Amino acid sequence: MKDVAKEANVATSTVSRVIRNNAKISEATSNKVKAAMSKLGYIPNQAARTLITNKTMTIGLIQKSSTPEIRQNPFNSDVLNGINQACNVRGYSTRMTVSENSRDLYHEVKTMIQSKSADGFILLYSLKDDPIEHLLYEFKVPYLIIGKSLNYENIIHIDNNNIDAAYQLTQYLYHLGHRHILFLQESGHYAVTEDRTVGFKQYCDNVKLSNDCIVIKSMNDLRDCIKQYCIDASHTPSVIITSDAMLNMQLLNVLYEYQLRIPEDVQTATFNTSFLTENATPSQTSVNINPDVLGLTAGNTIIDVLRNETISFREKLISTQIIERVSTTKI
DNA sequence: CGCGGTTTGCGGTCAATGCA
DNA sequence: TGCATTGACCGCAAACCGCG
Repeated sequence: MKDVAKEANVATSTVSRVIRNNAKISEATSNKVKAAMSKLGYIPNQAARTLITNKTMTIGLIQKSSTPEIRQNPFNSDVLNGINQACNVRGYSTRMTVSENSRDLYHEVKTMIQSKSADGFILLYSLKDDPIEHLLYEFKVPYLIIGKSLNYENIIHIDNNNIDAAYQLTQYLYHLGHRHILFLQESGHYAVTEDRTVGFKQYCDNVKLSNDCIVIKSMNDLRDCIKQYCIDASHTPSVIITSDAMLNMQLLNVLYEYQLRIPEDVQTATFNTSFLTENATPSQTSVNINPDVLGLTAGNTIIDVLRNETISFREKLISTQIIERVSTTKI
C-alpha cells in the first residue's frame, strides 16, 4: 500500500479507501490509485486485513468423516463445488475438516473455532445429539446445516424433502407396473436415509403394497440380501431402490455376480444422480437432489449471515427430480 | 463540507532489555 | 543464567483531524 500510495502521490489511507470502495474519494483520485495498483500489480494482503477486521473471510466446512467412502461420493464433491462457487464469487475461501473419526473431528473443529480459523461454518450432515453441533452452538459461532435441523430451534438449514422424493420415486415405479419393491438403505441412522425409507413406506402403505426395507452394512450383507430376496425367494422383487448411489454401484456389482440382468431380470433405481448413475451399465434411474444447488444456497446463505443480512427463512427446501434411465425401461 | 493526510491499534512473534 | 517485560514489526482499516 505504501508503494502504491507513493506511486499515485497519495496517502496510504487514500489507497485503503479506494480498495474498500469508500465514498468521499473523487473519481480522479480513485482512478489514479487504481492505475498505480495495476502498474505495480498490487493485491491486498488478506492476512493483514484479518489483523484489523478480525475476519478471516473463510468458511469452515465440516464433513462427518474424511473416509474415502465419503470423500469419493459424487454427492459430496457436488455439494462442495456449489459452496466453493458461492464463496469464490463473494470473496471467501473454504477450509474443510480432514478427520476420519468423530473424536478427532471434535478436536479439529474446536481448534478451528478457538484459533478463529473461520468466520462461519457449514455442517455437511445432520445428526441427532451431535457433539460437534453442540460445540458450534456453545461457542456461538455462526453456522448452518445441509440437511435437517435436529438439535436446536431456529437453526438455518438447507435440505431436500426426502420423504416426498422417496414417495414420488416409489409412485413412479408403481405406475411403471412394479408391485414388489425392495428398498436397500445404508446404515448409520442419518436423517436423509431414514426419511427416504419413511417416504417409501408411506407410498407402499397408500397403495397397499407389501414392501421390504433392508439395512446394508457391508458388501457381504448385500450379497446375502440379494441371494435371499432375488435368488432363493419364490416371489422376487421386480425393482430394487437404493438410498444412495454408492450403494447402488455395489448393488450393480452383486447383481452382476448373480448374473441378474438389468432391466430384464430385475430393475433398479437410486437416490443421488451423478456421473456414476449416468455412466453405470446400464444407466440408472435416479432422483436428482441437486447437490450443487444445495451447496450454492448454503454458501450464499452463510455469507449473508456473516454480513448481517436478514435471512427470511429458517428452512430452504431444494427441489428434486426423477431422472429416467435404462435401468427402469419397459422390456 | 468534500477530500485526503496522520496516526493508532489489530494479534502475534521475536529480539532486546531489565532484573534477581 | 534464567525469567519477565517491553517494544518493534507486519499491512491494513478507520478514527481523527486539517486544509481549502
